Amino acid sequence: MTISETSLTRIQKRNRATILEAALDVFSQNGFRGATVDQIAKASGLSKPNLLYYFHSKEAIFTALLSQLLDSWLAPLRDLNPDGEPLEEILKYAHRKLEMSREMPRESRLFANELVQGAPRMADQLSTDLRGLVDSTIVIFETWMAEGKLAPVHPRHLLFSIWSLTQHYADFDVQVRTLMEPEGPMDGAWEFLENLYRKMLTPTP
Amino acid sequence: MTISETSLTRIQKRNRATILEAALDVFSQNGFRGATVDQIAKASGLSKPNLLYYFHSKEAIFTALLSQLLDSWLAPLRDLNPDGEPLEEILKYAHRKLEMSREMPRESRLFANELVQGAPRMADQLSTDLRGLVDSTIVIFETWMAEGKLAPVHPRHLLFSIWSLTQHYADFDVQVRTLMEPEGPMDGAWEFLENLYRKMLTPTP
DNA sequence: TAGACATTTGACCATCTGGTCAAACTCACG
DNA sequence: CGTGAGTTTGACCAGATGGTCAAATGTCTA
Repeated sequence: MTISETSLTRIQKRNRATILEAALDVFSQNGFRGATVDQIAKASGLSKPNLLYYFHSKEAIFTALLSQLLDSWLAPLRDLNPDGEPLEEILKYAHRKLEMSREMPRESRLFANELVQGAPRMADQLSTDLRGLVDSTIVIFETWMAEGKLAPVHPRHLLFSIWSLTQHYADFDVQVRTLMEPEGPMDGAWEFLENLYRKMLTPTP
Repeated sequence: MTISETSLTRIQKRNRATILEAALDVFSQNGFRGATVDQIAKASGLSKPNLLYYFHSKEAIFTALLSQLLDSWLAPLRDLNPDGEPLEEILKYAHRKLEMSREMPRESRLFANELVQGAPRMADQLSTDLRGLVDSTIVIFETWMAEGKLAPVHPRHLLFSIWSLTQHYADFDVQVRTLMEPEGPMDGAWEFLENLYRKMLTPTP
């Protein structure tokens, strides 16, 4: 039976949440194809058939997870305040993204895994939800630059730079960790980024 | 039979090269676990048993590929000239890395795939080869900064920034492409990066 | 508390996948 | 041109994996 989104029982809510939590662990570590239903079942403490009672397929778990996380993953970008102080707004955004790499590395790796492989299960969300959000962000950036409150740079590459410079610490954690030792992987990262964006974006009068 | 590295026959050379070329295609697109020996066999035009005559296992293909590519992948970093003009040397390195994202996206994605999943088959190369090379690069950076020829920034994060800002275009190509349209994915990327590094690294007297 | 409905599970299945093997075939060379 | 080494392949295997199903167990409410 298909479980409708509305009116879930107590048990359904609990188990679906448990499953998605376990699935985040497993998928983010192994990618879609690398993850097995058995792994997720074991990690969630349910039997495999029981797991498949809540989600009809491995793919259904994955897409449910993606769409549940994409929102919160993009939230910081939505929170950008067009009326705030431009440079501070961008620094705040970058800072929050860096914190997310520290505190939500599984989410970051989940998306990274999917994107590196061509996002076969995300393509439409990219070109609709994400594209729309990015387009409105670009407008804000361009306005700030036109008003002379931000040094003019290519706004889309600016956004990419924030993503790559912050998510790098979650996605390539092993590498960063190996190369930063004996320092912690993110020691000095924020200072580096703040300096970078201040120097690049402070308008020159 | 184990095929010794030295004294390969004509056919062995040809077929091993063909296999590795096909394997690069397949592994970079699907990751280690996502790739199948059959896919590689088909892509290389050989039968599966024949393929396994040249490499004993899927893992052997993968590690052969990795170690063959790691050298050329890191070459630009080795080419950094300690006696060159610091800022120009760094710009040259970043430029070359950006070009590599354009021209060798498969290699970039191959490493990205492996790293995102914790580099289970690369861990030692990271902590030996890469770590060593990075350490000597850091010394160069620190010297330049100590001499006042480069603005002082955390040298390891500087290196990470070059990697992430350039490889991003290869690794997350789908996303970049989707969000850059109708512009080409890398239009303006170099101008953006050059400006970024000039502003961040030009010493302030 | 009985019945209806939701949840859970052991057993099972088809397919995929990495890998093996003996036999067949090709090739270089004396 | 014969021979031995190198190369190729069809057939096959064992284990992993996604998914199914009927039956058993739990939970809720009339």
